[in-house]
Amino acid sequence: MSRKIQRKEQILDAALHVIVQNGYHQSRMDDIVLTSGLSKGAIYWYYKSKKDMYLDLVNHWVVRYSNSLLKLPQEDISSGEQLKNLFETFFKQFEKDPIVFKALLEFWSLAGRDTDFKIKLEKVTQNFIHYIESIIKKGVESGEFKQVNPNIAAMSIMVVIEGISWFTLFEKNSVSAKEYTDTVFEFILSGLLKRIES
Amino acid sequence: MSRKIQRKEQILDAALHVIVQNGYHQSRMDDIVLTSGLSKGAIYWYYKSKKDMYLDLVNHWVVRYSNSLLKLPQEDISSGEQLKNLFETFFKQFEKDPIVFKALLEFWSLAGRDTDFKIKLEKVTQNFIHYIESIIKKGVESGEFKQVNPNIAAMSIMVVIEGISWFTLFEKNSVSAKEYTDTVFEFILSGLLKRIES
DNA sequence: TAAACTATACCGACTGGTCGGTTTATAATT
DNA sequence: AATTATAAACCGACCAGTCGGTATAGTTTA
Repeated sequence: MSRKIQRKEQILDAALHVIVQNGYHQSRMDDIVLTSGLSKGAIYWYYKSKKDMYLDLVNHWVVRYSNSLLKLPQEDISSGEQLKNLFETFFKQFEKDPIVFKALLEFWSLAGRDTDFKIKLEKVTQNFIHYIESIIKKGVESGEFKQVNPNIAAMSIMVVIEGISWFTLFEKNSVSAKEYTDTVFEFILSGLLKRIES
Repeated sequence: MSRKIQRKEQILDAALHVIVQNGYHQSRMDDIVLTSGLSKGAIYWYYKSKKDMYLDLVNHWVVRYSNSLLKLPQEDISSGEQLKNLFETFFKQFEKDPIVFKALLEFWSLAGRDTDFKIKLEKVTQNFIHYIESIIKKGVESGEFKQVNPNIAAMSIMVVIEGISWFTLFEKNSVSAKEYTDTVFEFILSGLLKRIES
């Protein structure tokens, strides 16, 4: 890993923690300086502005998610199983790094008001939906799933998965993200699978 | 309506529009001044701080929602129908005032970092979940629904309904909030209803 | 020796909240 | 009915502090 990439990683790691703690506008560049252990000069050496830095933070995680999704098995298993894997991948990510979901919530909120963030997130969304869509299409073609509209179903599933983000806020004694993920997955599966006639 | 209530309404109406456009921290009290047509002094006469004002904005909408939910018919119709009504109520609210959902997204994002907003929203959430829970419990008792855990199911449904918020961001040509609402409702219903044996 | 930094000082645009003062509605007094 | 008194409602210039970004001068690293 080149020094440049390593440094950027160092900065973005700090940025992730800072934005989760303070939100985008409330996060000061001086916080990044403190958290990253670098100097202000160094940060402005790599990024021309605060916004530039945070936009790259979105990129950074998109690449990671894309990679982990591409690693999932696509053949040999049923579409239902593939969907299950998808849900589990995100739940595991949540368990390992809930902080990323918290940041996502902030970015979505930002996207409503800032075109640059909106465009960045739209790109992510599109890729993600296409991925889910391909699973559903296969399921429909193979006769495993009902004749649903793949695009609408994919979008709905995406929104439901994004819903995991809420669980960064709820208290411990409440419903867990695991229970949520399992429950909504079962709902979705029962809605997609053809009813087995007895 | 007393002058006091009327004035507060005037201020909160401005606050809603301003927070949706700029977000909490980026909204300036001077924006509220401009939008409401009142003076800064007047606003600080009714609210002791910016935060105090926005916390009351949450309250304001909670009361409205609670009232519209209480108006829904509770007897004579099946639990499935009641659930359908719930989804439709929120979808209609979205159509009429998508702005409120946009604000909600901002408040959730805030709640992750600000205890006061978190507490306010937790209260809303709890009330809402209890409401859904009561519908599900009835459905389970009457034998209409499967033996699901009402609390977990209710929480899941709530998160799915909150998901409507995302559609304040997506472009027109994409999937609509209506398609989303219908789709996820069908998923949920098929997951809740006992399978009819033929 | 050029690139990649650190440390420090600084600029200027911006904003929450304050405060002295004015207007308005209502009540009390004559 | 006219005058006076009082408190609530309201105005907006202003202050104190904040923060993104710049500048500069010196130091380390490859």
